[in-house]
Amino acid sequence: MSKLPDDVPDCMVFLLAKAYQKAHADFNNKLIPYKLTNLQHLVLEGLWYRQGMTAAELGKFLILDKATLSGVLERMARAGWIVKKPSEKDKRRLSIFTSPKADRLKQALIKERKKANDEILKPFSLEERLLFKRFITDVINME
Amino acid sequence: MSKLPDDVPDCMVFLLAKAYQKAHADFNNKLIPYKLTNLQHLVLEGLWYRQGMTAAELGKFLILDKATLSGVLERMARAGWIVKKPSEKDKRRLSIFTSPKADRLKQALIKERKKANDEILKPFSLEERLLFKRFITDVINME
DNA sequence: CGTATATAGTTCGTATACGAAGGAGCTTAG
DNA sequence: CTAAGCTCCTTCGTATACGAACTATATACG
Repeated sequence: MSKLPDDVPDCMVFLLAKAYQKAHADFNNKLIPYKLTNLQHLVLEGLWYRQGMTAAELGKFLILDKATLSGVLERMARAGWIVKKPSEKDKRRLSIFTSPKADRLKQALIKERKKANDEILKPFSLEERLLFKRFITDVINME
Repeated sequence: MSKLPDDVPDCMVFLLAKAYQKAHADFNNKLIPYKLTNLQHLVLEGLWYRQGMTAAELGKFLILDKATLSGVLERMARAGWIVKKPSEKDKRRLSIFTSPKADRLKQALIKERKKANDEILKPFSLEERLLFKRFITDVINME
């Protein structure tokens, strides 16, 4: 991604957008060999954290609209990363599970995420990292 | 947007995505009365900074793919926010200008952006704001 | 029991995002 | 001058994003 001009725009909406764009693009590049996207990787991590979540639960967990998730899950099921199992008790619900194919790659995929995370935080000291993380979570949790 | 769990995910890619999502959604809401989107507002601010940029220049300035910009500019021209003027010297180029309609709303639109920016930075001290901004620009400019 | 309401997931419409390919127009080397 | 190569913009394909409407199902209440 191209660099910011020296006269850095004084707009947090813009800066947050570009920082996300950069992190997102770099991580997506790391995932190309796996034929996974950033978001699809995130879904797998969510499911490894708690298998069998419904689409609604997963959406709440990952802070994603159900409409967005619907398409993502459809593509991931088609590509064999996840399995959707309709619930017995409530026929509206779909419990989502990772597939064996996904589980075989679990360690490698988690390592890629950690590597991406380390690269983003590389320039900062331990103290700065904590501060940075606090700033960002404050923005997310605001209001 | 829903809040993060107490067990905050230790992944900067995720945190940056959610912070962007939050800021983006809040600013988009402020722009609904104008029938403008976040990105369209950004284009206007870019043009007020330097009128007559070509689509390629604008894309470099705003760090946006030309393919993305092509559609945005088309919609903005159709809605009467901007005017595209083919260059005399080089018929490939399109110089982009804000319309009178956009210029009439300039002060109000800039005020909305500043208000959104202030709200994001509200919880932070002056010192923290400078730190936060430095952290984010470091991420954007990395490598 | 039966209807009003609420929830789960899908689909549609619109707007980003961006890589890749394409068409038109410039530029430059021979 | 002309073919090769480059640039500008558009178009296409795919993947997010999300509000709104829709279907199917479940629950609550009179």
